[in-house]
Amino acid sequence: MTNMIQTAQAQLKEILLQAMGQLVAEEKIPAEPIPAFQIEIPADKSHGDFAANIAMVSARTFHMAPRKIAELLAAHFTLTGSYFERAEIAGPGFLNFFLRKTWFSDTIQAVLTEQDDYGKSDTGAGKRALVEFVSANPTGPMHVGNARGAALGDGIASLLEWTGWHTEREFYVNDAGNQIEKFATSLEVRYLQKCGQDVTMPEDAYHGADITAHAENFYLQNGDKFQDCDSKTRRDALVAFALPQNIAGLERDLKSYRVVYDNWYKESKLHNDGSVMKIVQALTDKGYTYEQDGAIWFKAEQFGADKDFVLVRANGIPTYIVPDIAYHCDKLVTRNFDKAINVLGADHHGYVPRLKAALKALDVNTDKLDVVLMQMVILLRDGEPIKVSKRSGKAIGLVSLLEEIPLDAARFFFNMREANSHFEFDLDLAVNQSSQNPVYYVQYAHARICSILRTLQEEGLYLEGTPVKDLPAPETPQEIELIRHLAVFPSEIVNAAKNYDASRITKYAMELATLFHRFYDNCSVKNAETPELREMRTDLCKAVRQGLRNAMAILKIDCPERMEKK
RNA sequence: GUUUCUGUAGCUCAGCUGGAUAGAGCGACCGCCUCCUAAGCGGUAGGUCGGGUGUUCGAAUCACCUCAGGAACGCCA
Repeated sequence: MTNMIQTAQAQLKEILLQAMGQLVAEEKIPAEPIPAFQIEIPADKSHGDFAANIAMVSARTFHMAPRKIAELLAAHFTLTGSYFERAEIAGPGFLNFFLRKTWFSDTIQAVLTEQDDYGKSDTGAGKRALVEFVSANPTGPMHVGNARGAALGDGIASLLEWTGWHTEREFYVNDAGNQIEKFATSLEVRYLQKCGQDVTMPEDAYHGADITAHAENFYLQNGDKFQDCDSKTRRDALVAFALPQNIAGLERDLKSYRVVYDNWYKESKLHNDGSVMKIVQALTDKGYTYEQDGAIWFKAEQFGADKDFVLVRANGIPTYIVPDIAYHCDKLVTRNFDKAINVLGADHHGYVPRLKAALKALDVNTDKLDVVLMQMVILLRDGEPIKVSKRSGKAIGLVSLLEEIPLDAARFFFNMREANSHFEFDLDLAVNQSSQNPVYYVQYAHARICSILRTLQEEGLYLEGTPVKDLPAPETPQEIELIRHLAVFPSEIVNAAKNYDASRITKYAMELATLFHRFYDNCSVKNAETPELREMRTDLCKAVRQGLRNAMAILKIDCPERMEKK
């Protein structure tokens, strides 16, 4: 749980506030509340390790030039006993602070001490989160959008775990409603065709080869036994045959993608136990519904939605959103999660306010529901977009995608951009130039470190478990930069979790790899000038290896110890 | 029309909870393996941060307007 950045920042804040207090006591500045200020890490290294903008934000309050305040402060604080050796006043009034070398040594040791836990924090301790993602229709195979959703949702769940949340992953199975009827129709048509009947597939039914395969297997098992029975019996039998296989298929495919769910929550449960109709009843009891054209409408506009919508159709069947409302009541009230996160395609953006409106009407705290909208994936082949459609049956699915590109690359790629951005996935690039894929770059850094450590061991220059001695402090710019970045890791995770954005982790890993490769090129471990220096660098290598591993562990991406030379 | 996402180097994108001189990869060009993995590193070239107004010590970042592109707006899910 060590965060060396926070430790340093806390020290600085204390130092600055104390100096401010002293200035007030000496009546050099008016006794006004000190405005909130920031201690940040400057982009330019010549501006120190940390920069405080306290003088600038205080200028107005104290009616004094920022640089004047900075000078007063600089004359009044003491850095003795802190991680800082000196400070400078710069630019419009920044106070720039420079770290002592001990901070860098301590950072390496912090990583080595915490190992697989380095980067974890407890900001979510004691709280429970539910991450629902993918929730693909069980009527057919998953598409590429589901592949992105799976990588993003799984990453978000990991981030929450790393920040202390008790986290569950959930897949909401749409095993009821209209699309199941359509599924039944499609199966029925293919089955009857198999029996030799001349029936045509409706335009809006499922035309995929998977439907035909199900019908054929069903026929192999049952022959034309169901040809002459009533339609309902036939359809029920077909669905009972095919649906469980599909659901098992989803589970299997996602597992092969390293996504394992805690719960597979079935929509049918909500219909069967009456939850769905209870929602309609509850909204009606509160006077939030009305009847029009034979349908029951919900007064959604009253609760901030763009327009009212239908809850129960004129034919008596509820629309899809009613079980969704029931489902979210179950998440937030019955199961009482502190946070429910949904990863949804951006095509659902209009649906979110409606769902929230209904939840509000039912007095459910919608602040506990966060929706991560994911923009569509555009697959490119030969520079041309491939149409992604659930119904065409021609789309590239999650499974075929993984046949084309390595698993690690897929998980990494889909987490390279934040959910909110449109994502162009160039298949040719991912397949043909896979050696340029950023995931290899990161993995290569890890393999290189492993190789260094192997070599040291073979030559007897490094022994596991060597006691920590007084090692020389890091000196070279490459060492310093590398450690600085290592130190940022815990904060990076906290930020990523707060923003539900695992792309920060892939970016972090790429940067760490870059800094390591630079270090590698400039600072030899094996041929270090002294044994002590060699040992310090060995520790640094181990710390970086740990950082890479932990970052990749969040995304469930492998870190091979060896990579083939190319 | 309404809602929403996006617009930064030739291409793909970082940077966006306001900070100091706007970055990376790819592509182009020039270099670096007698040395721990060259799937690596260094360098050169490349920019009115779509445009405008405002907020303030300070704006790629925030607000409003505007232009361009994607998406959603069903008694489908």
